[in-house]
Amino acid sequence: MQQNLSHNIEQYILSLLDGELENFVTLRRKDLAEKFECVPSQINYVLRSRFRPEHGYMIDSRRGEHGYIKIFRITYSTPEEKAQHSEDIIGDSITLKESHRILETLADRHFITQRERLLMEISLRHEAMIMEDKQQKEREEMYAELLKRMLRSLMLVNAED
Amino acid sequence: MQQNLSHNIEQYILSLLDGELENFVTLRRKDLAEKFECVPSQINYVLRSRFRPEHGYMIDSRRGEHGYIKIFRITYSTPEEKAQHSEDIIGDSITLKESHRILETLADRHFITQRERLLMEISLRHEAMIMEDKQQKEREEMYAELLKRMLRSLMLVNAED
DNA sequence: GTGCTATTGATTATCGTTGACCTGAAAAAT
DNA sequence: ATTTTTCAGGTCAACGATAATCAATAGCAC
Repeated sequence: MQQNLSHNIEQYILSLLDGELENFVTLRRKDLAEKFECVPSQINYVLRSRFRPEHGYMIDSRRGEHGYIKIFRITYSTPEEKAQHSEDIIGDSITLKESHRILETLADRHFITQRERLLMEISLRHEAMIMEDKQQKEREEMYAELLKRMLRSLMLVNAED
Repeated sequence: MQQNLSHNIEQYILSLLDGELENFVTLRRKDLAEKFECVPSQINYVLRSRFRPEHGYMIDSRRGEHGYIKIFRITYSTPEEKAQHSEDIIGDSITLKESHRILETLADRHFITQRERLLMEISLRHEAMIMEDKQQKEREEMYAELLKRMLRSLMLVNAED
């Protein structure tokens, strides 16, 4: 099933991650570009479009001689319903109070830690602060978007196929 | 795992520190340079790039006869000190790139988990998105504020929660 | 055709390494 | 006691090897 180049590179990186005992893989941009016979910046495109924090991955890299790119898979495999459930509850718009209740529930059920709950509460409050001049409707849409991004990244199952 | 020279020197210094009962190690630049068959200024590069306060280390040195380089591992006697150290490093303004580096270091030192790092990256990026019409200076002040708030709360909260 | 996604290459930024030159402290010479 | 010498470590700029960014273009689904 030959798709496009970016997709193939994505699949290759995922297969490397699956083959590792660790939850990260280290590679060299130049080598990967050679393997797929493409320009090196193609690799950056794949990382940017498919391995961002919002997707549950973190990237570290170094330039220069012995440079590297290290890709961490953070997300654990969690039953998809859990993630979907959160998405449904949050919807397109949410108040700070509702966010608070959702996070409290998730922490109580140990889907997230208290520290993770704290981080999400703080970032929501901070966002509230910098958007205080905006309309309430717009703010609540932003809260929903931020909360979903964070919860998705922690709970979403990685799509393997 | 043979990496580059700087990495090897870093690992060697870390192993010396681990072998010490004290939180510091004393060495001579010239000897270390001879051991690794490199120019002495290479040692300065390693110290500058890997043993600064933002990495959790401090340096004291003396020139002339009986010269030495003393490397301290920074320790914290209270959670408040730890939080303060993060705030000092972040300052009043910070770029997304610098934030990324700080979070990378904190994760490497196991002060935060990868999941916590992921959440902080996402909220910083989300804030960047919301504020993309603002001046860079204002944005970077907001990043610093958000990051300090999040790290302060984590440093003061028990890791088991 | 519109709008999103993918590909490419030119340009820019960063890392590690080296060496020439600078600075400071203690010993030696006076 | 002062000056000179010697022996450390410090700073900085240049270079080669990577990786990152960005804008232009192409491809593709609707």
